[in-house]
Amino acid sequence: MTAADPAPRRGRGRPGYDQAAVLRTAVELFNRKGYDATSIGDLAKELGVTKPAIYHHVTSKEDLLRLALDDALDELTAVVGGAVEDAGSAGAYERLRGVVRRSVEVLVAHQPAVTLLLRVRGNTPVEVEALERRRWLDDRLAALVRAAVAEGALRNDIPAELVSRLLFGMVNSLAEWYRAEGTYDAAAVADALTQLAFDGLARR
Amino acid sequence: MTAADPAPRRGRGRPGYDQAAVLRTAVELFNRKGYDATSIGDLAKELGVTKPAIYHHVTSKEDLLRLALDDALDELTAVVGGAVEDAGSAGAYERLRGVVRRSVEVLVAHQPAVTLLLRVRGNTPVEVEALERRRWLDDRLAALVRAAVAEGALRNDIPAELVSRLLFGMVNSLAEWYRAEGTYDAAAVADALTQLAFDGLARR
DNA sequence: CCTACCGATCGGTAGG
DNA sequence: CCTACCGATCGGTAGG
Repeated sequence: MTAADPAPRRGRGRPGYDQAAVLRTAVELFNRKGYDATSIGDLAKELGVTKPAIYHHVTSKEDLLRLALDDALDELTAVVGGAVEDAGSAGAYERLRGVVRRSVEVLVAHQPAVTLLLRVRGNTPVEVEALERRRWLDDRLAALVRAAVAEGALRNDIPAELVSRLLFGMVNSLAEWYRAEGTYDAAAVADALTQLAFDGLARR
Repeated sequence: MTAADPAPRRGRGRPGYDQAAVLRTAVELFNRKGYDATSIGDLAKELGVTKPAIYHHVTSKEDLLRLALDDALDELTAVVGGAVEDAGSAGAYERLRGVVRRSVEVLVAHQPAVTLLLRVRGNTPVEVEALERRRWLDDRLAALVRAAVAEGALRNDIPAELVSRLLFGMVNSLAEWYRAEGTYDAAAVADALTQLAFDGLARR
């Protein structure tokens, strides 16, 4: 895997990357080697610049992490928050199906950032804040599952919290193998996962 | 979280840990902070000994990782290999259900080691070898899903490889939240997950 | 954006 | 001589 090409040269000066390009390459490296195992020197080499040049675009290594985590969290918050706000417009079951489908689409469209988010350990304040936002999302999803059970649309022989964890565990597992350049597009994966989760694996 | 107590003192000398106790504490730290972010000094502090004392029990930090990964891989290989060898004794569908259930049980019983395994990035030869063994397991599981589809027991409207990834993605997601001291025991989680996966989430 | 560095900490090992 | 360590420091490398 090589770095993205630099932005077009604007007449003179060095090749030149913008912050978005540095961030993209950084997230790719963080996911491939792990955040801690990726040095700023690794990132500089991948981009073909020197180590100090990185600090022209970002103030710290953790800044790169924060930018990526905020990207993933903002997208996921929009999906989950939207389903909560529409509480009156549809049943909980339909809203849950919608959240699952749109979560898959977000995960596919922002796979590198979401993958990074799912690996956060809470070692720094930036990571702790990301974990708190994730926790908020998990709580809203669990509430939506409970509502769908309460309206009689979901099986009630398994605790709703367990259902929620397993369901979104399956969604999140996409981060470990889904690649945009692969066999399946977002819609195909979203369809398959939704059908599998709600209707089950066994032939009927 | 504090370290396990040392082994009982045998009359004289220092507190004394054996390799298994050091390994247990190391894996717990690796999972809490990440492998790279955990120093031998952190491990020593957690155990209440000095850093050089760690090297009385293991030859290197990577040795600790290898011991833990081998533990998880040996257990999972036994489960998956067993289902392959019993190919004549039961249908693929029943063998698949058995593998799912026993995988959950292994994951619950060896949660720290399996969690570590699922986070391996391939940064070192030890990690690459672990990824190769994981790949072998994934291939066997995918073959078992294909066999179950072929015998007509599983739905055939979703590609078998996708079914396999989503199914074991759900199993593996347990590593992220299941804790032995929590609400659910292994059998309850194995039951819930197996029913959810095969029969689906929707009420019928 | 580069060359030239810093304070600190890393995994691992010395003699006792 | 053993097991189980300690205090100090090694050569290198991290982020900045």
